[in-house]
Amino acid sequence: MSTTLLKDEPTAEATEAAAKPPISEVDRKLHTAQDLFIRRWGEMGQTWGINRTMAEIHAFLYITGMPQCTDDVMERLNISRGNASMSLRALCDWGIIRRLHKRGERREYFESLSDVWEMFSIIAAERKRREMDPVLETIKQCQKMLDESALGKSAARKEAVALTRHRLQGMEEFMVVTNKIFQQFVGNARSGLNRVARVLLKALG
Amino acid sequence: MSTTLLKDEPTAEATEAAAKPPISEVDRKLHTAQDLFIRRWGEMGQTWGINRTMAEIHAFLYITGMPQCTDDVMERLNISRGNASMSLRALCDWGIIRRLHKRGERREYFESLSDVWEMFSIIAAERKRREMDPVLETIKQCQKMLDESALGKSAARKEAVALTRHRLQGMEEFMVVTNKIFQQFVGNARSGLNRVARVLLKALG
DNA sequence: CTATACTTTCAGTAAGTACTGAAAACAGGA
DNA sequence: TCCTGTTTTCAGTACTTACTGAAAGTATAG
Repeated sequence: MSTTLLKDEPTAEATEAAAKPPISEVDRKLHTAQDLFIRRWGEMGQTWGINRTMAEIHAFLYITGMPQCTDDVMERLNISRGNASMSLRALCDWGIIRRLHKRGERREYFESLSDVWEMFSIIAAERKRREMDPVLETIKQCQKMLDESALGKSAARKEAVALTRHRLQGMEEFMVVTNKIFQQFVGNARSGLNRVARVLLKALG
Repeated sequence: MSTTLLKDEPTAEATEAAAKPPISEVDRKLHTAQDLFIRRWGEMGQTWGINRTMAEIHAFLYITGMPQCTDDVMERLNISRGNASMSLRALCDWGIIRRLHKRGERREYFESLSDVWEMFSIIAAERKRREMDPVLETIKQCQKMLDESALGKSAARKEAVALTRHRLQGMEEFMVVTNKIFQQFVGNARSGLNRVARVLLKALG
């Protein structure tokens, strides 16, 4: 295992199901605190459409701040090799963790980005691209369909078309502005509070 | 059916699986455009942890801009009464659609909020409460655990604890600022671009 | 009170998603 | 070349979530 937390006293302090609970007072506390965070993070991820295990792996890498190998992950989170491998790859694809070779070691290590703002930017950019952009495109497509041929004969039909057009417009406006905000996050991401955050904090007290 | 789109010519223009495709040129286009939007919205919802059907129902109510009853929803989206009933209730609970009685009618109608910014505010506020707040609380709890007893004997242990503490702090800072931004959205929600959006647009060009 | 029109609930099931474990593939060393 | 330690893939399965349809519930009208 890569971690510097080595087991000293294999005391029979069997804490529940968690894999190999450690050792000294300090280590135990550290371990417990980390697990607390990891689990919460996993739960949150889930409700945002990110699978629990992936979120937990990321939380583990983030919170320890140390490179960990596949076996570390498997052991700490009690998951299979296959699952670990695929989830780690997915996280790499997202760009919020990265692979890491250690001199003279065969196995690969992984570490999380350290800057939360940067991670957020990456995620926001990707989700915008994958989810907002297609919606915006669809809205434009809808608008085109209703712009050209526009109007029926009866008042009721005109009304119905007008309503839908109006709703499309409202949504479009919202998304365009939202996208601009996202863009700013993305463009100014690095190191600590970025421009958007600073602007907001100043303007809003 | 409540909608003003009555079937005139039941022409054999059977367009795929979609429930009873309508009628005149205009109606057909309107219907198609709406369906396009509805489906995209459903897909997006799904990746944000909102179930597809709920998102589609909401999209339907939003995009038509007209009050619709349970049967309208069932028919348009091809879903069962039970599903429609439960999803409509859930949307009401979120507060982004509302029940509506029509004079002299027994059945209930539903309509979507019309202001996208308001809807967004409601959703953001709720998700903050349900997902961010618990994480923040957990972070504080972790910090407390590591603050008190702090440090082990060996340098390696000190290092490990320090790392985790640092990471917790980074995440906390991020969430506090994010929460402030959310707060602003919530506090200034009504009618079109709110203060946050205006501030951002001005400040960022 | 009964009939009618509509809504809600929920057990059972279908559909979808995540996970395992073993086999295959890969890469460096001998 | 083969051996060894490691990662990746994927068929099968376990688990989770969403949906249906029918029965029970509610409310209004007669």
